[in-house]
Amino acid sequence: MGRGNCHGQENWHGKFHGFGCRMTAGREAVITVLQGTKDHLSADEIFIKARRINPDVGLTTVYRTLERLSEMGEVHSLDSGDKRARFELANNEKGHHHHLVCTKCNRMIDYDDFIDDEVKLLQESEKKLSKKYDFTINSHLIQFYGICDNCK
Amino acid sequence: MGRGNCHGQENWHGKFHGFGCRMTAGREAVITVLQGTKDHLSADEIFIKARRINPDVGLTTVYRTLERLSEMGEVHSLDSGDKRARFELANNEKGHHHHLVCTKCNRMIDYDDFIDDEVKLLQESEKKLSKKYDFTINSHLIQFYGICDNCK
DNA sequence: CTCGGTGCAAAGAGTTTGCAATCCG
DNA sequence: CGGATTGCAAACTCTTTGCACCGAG
Repeated sequence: MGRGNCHGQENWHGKFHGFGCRMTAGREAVITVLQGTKDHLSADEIFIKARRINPDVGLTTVYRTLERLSEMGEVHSLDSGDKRARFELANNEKGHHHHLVCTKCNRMIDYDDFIDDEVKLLQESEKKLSKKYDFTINSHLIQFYGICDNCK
Repeated sequence: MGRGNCHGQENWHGKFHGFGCRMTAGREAVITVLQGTKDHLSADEIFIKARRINPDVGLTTVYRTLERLSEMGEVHSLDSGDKRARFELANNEKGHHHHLVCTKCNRMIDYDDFIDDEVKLLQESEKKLSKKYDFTINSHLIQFYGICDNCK
């Protein structure tokens, strides 16, 4: 009995409803795509894949869905260095992780080694910074930039 | 005009030369702007300010200069969440710092509190990650996302 | 039935590129 | 002098918007 399968645990219908939004076929397709990949897809790539699930989905809907999900904190938008945004589910089966970003080919590599220490330290910083700057922190990002093995 | 006197220490002429590039009036204006601000400026904002120093500078030159400087590792390009890139000198008088990014107004706040511990930890991660992923790390980024005091 | 959601086409905005003229070294 | 650099305008690409129709609840 695998855990974390989409339709079981994740009540997307309810999540959307909580934000005064409705669940639709287009949104479901986008979410299914995000759940089914371990890559960091662009809006366009999500669109292509979503269309294979539901040919009626339009690119506009993909953009609008991703924006909603970002506002809801369910999706993170990432900057890989090429000029288009890339997206990943905030709570995916990959678990919490950070990124290595190649400045040559813009590839993003996930890593979750050693991040326990990183996260622990960040939580302390978070607490202090929140207070000092009167800033409500919702999430964090750690990325290392350099040249990946392929590009050397 | 005394060229090359970009604040004594920094030998930009030499830096460019090391990359097979030349020092020009346009590039000097861009660098002077970057050195003279503590904000995270967009290409367009840099262009406006650079034009006040040298009215002959074009937006294209600003973009091309920023790209060269990025390649040279002298400038970092930042993603503030609005769709344009923002830039800061890699080695500026602000010293090493990280960012708080407001997801509502896209303001970026620098902080350098507590970062000694952060940097120390990152250097360890860096070493291990470099080896494990055969990835040459040149720089890192830490950002906290949330809501700033103005936006609450 | 009521709004929120959708697709399409067109607009918008930031960034890049082609090219002839210009400037650095 | 020779190749790097520049400004301008046009081209490009990603993203957003206006609008009439559709559909979830």
